[in-house]
Amino acid sequence: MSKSKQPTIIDVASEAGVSIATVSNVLNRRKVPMAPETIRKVEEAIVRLGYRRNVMATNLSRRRSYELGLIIPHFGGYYGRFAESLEQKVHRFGYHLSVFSAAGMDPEIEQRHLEHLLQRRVDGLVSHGLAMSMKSTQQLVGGGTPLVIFNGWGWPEEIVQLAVNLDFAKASAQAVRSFLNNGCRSVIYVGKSNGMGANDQRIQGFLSGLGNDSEPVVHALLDVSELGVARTLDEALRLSGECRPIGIYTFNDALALEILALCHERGIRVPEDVQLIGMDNELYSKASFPAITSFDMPVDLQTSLVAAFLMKQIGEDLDEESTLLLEEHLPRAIGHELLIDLDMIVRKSTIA
Amino acid sequence: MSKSKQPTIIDVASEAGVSIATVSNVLNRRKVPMAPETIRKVEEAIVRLGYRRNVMATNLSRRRSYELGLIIPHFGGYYGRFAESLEQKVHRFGYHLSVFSAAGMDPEIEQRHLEHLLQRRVDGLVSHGLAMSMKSTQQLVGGGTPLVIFNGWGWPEEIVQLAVNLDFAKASAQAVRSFLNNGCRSVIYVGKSNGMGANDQRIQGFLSGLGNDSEPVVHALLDVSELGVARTLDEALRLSGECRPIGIYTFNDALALEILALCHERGIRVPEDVQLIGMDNELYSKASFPAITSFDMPVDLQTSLVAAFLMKQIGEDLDEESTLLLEEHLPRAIGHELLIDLDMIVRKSTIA
DNA sequence: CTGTTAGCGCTTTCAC
DNA sequence: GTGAAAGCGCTAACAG
Repeated sequence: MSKSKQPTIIDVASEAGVSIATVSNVLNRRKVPMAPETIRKVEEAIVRLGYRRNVMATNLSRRRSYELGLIIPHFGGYYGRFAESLEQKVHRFGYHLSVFSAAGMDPEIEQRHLEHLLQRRVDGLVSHGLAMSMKSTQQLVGGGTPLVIFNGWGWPEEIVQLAVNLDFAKASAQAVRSFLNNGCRSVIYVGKSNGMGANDQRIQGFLSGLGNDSEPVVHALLDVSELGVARTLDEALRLSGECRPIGIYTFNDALALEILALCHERGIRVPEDVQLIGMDNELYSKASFPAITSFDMPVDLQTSLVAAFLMKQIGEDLDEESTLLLEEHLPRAIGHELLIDLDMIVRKSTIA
Repeated sequence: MSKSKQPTIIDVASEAGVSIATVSNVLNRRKVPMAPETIRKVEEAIVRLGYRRNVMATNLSRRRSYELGLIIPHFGGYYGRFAESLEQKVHRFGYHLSVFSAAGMDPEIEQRHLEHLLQRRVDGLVSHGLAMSMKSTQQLVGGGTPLVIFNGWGWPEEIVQLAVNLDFAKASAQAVRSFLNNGCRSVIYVGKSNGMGANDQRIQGFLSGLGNDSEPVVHALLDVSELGVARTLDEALRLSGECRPIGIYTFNDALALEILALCHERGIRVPEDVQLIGMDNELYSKASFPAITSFDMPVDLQTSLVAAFLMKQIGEDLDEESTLLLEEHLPRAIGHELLIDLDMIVRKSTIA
């Protein structure tokens, strides 16, 4: 590679007839006073040579990277939106965000990415509730790189500085109650056992929504990762017997949509026979037929909180907006876990 | 930050009682022969200290980063799948892939990411057909960083080493012919003017599919970015008059789905009154009702080609599989543009 | 087999 | 205002 041809600060210096220190000065526009003439000369030399600063050298010298890392299970749907939103947020603070996908919840890949980011000496890390063992704690704790997670429960404070979580439990309880109010005589949760903490939260909420007084209604927890979607629906139907309508609450909209497709195939009417509630409020849940009731994810609030908190940890000055945001939410945290409410978007899959 | 506490190779050396060169040697497992005892001592020191190599220093010294950069318009759907697939592919060659989203086709953000990646001295770059001006060419050409794009047309070879494109034109022609075969008396293309080259390709194919002999069939090109989806459908209906069924071919599945939803709302029957063909073969096009006919994107083939080509450019040894792949496809390239076929997946939105 | 040393490209005192 | 020089953490000859 003609890589070696990349001009350096030395080339610029000699081209401009100044010292490299001076070049560095104009590059970093420090408070150092400089002759406008000098500045001009340097700037001209820079364009003439097509000089481009070498970030590795810069960071090495500064002992700071102005880089943040994000690890998500995949790029689609909610996670993709999260990444995009966070990228913009941290950009306002002058940071870059490198995004890596952990290929579904693969702990190994997760770890590989984390390690790499750490080796790159990013200034901060954010990740979904990790699938890997908490033992990897050591690595993180070792280098004081701040780590904040989103939608992860039960992580010790020594590892994770903050967890910005969505209140799936509350939402799930609301979903169940909504089914009951709509006259459902059977309610089923269709979860994904590989959904980690997010699945547990839903289950917990689902159960609490049924009430302590063990309502006289058919109910069950199914696991689609185990049964597959077709057999899951079979099972839901079987368990419900004659009890109609059946309320099916799914781990996410993608799942709800698949079940909806199956219902169409088998002539099961939605919402007359089966009512459906999903999670994520994906574009297609609005555009499906019938449209699917779902919960909207406040991605923007979540990323704002993550960004603000991380910036503060890193020692960046916060603008007023971020400061207020933190002041409003942080006190409500349980330990270091923040809980954010979800809004239910009622659509045709639950109302006649 | 306790950042400064991060142990360095020097700490490891003294902890192990050897020189830093030795540490570096065991770290990089070079062909250099070493006493097993020495290796053990060093490795122990490494874990004891929780040493983590500083990639910036390493890269600076090696003048090589083993990093690749990918820029996509957003993380969702096809692009997200592309990113995930490419990440895995290059990983096999020992490379990391940093993914950045250009926030929809924003040329400014695109440029910012590109510049950043270049400053980070990545070994190679891949991007969707860029939205930014070709003038930015200078920057890229300057540092001999190889750039390959996917789904970008008309980029000069001086800028782009290779373009791995999907044959949207051919697919579009096929879509049209399929409509005609199914008895459509009106065929409409609903495109997105901000779809760049990909949209142009579709238009071109759409027109050629109609045949040179200007078939006696109603046809039109509509632009949803301009009209919005509701008015686009109105327009399609108006233009078609009594000619049924109408074949509507959309830029992508997301758009097809929205139109489908509108049809349901207005009692327009699919496929009796309107037939629909999308593009991307998203999960939801299979699970929608009726399921939407679409074109499947051979993401895996595309990323394999991109990865193989890039590795070759960088001077990495290719495994046999990659070599064969390149030998099979490269000769078919038109200039430096490769064209890959799409498969039409026929579903209920086009057949009764 | 192991250690010395000269960089990699840039930042940052601290004199001049 | 500007420049000389000492690192930042690591690699890669080259001696020994």
